[in-house]
Amino acid sequence: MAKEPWDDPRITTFGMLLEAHDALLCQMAGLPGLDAQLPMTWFEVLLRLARSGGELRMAELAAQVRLSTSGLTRLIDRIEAAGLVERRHCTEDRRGSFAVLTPGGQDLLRQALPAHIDAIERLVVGPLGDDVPVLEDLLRRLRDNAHPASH
Amino acid sequence: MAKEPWDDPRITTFGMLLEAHDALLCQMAGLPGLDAQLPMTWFEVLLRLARSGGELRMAELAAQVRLSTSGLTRLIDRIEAAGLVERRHCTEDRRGSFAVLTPGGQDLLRQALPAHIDAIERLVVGPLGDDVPVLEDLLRRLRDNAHPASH
DNA sequence: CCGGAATAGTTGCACACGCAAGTTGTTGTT
DNA sequence: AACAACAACTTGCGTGTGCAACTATTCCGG
Repeated sequence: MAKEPWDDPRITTFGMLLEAHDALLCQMAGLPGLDAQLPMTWFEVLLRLARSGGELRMAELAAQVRLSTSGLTRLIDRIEAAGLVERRHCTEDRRGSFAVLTPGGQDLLRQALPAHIDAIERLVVGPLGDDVPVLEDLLRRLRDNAHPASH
Repeated sequence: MAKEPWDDPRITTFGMLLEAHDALLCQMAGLPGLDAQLPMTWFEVLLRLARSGGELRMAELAAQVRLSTSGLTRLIDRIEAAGLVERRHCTEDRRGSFAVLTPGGQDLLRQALPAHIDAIERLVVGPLGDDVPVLEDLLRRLRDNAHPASH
């Protein structure tokens, strides 16, 4: 059986990243109560805002959740319509806006957090155990190496 | 500064997976010659077919590229229109079809492969070095743990 | 201070995808 | 043999996203 170029093991490594990512995401999103009460994308927006003291500039938030600025505009449209965030005009730079976490948004985030943490516990801490920090280190190296010239 | 529930480090670990995945994919897809000559999704379809001897049932291929069967139907529609694959009716089960790699598809895959392998070399082997097998092992454990109850 | 380049965000448009329903073919039960 | 349950795609429809174009504002060089 001839060794064809598409059998290169490096492609398999990369494929594993795609497969693991997708498998985990499907499990997270497919979880009964989890995605239903708060879509993953909404969750991450609320999370990033909470971690930044409740507000963030649109462009900065877009970068953090890895969306184009137009993608974020519409996402915030939807979340704002649900009352979980608000837009506030930036006074020093009248072009810009902040996305601001509302009390309702913060409540919902608090309420949704345990389910997400449980899911992570089951999906990554479970199978990896003490190796979790190793994975985190490897992934961080990948990200830091790739990110510089992105967007 | 109060320790809020959203500062849980496990969420950061999971976030690192999302960030690394996205950063790598953007780099791959954004690469000048790479995505232009052959979109990532097309590339993976052609790759999976080549690795399976040139043909695969639609449902099986859908699972391998992590798409719904309807998603794969349309993807194959497009790739078939470009002449890189063909559909062949399955004779033992006349409901089913095979996606079959055409000579042109195989040629294009062969031609696109070096650029992809170079990209992986630069984006994962570069920053990780000898730790690549460690990453692959960890990701495989994640995938195998998550996959069972999926789709 | 004025005019052109750059920046923050939004909108028009196209597109790829998932879900649910539909079509055709197979399998199992009696 | 007939009919029901099931399976392999495919199609209708809605939705989330990126790219390019647009508007409003700020920055910078002369």
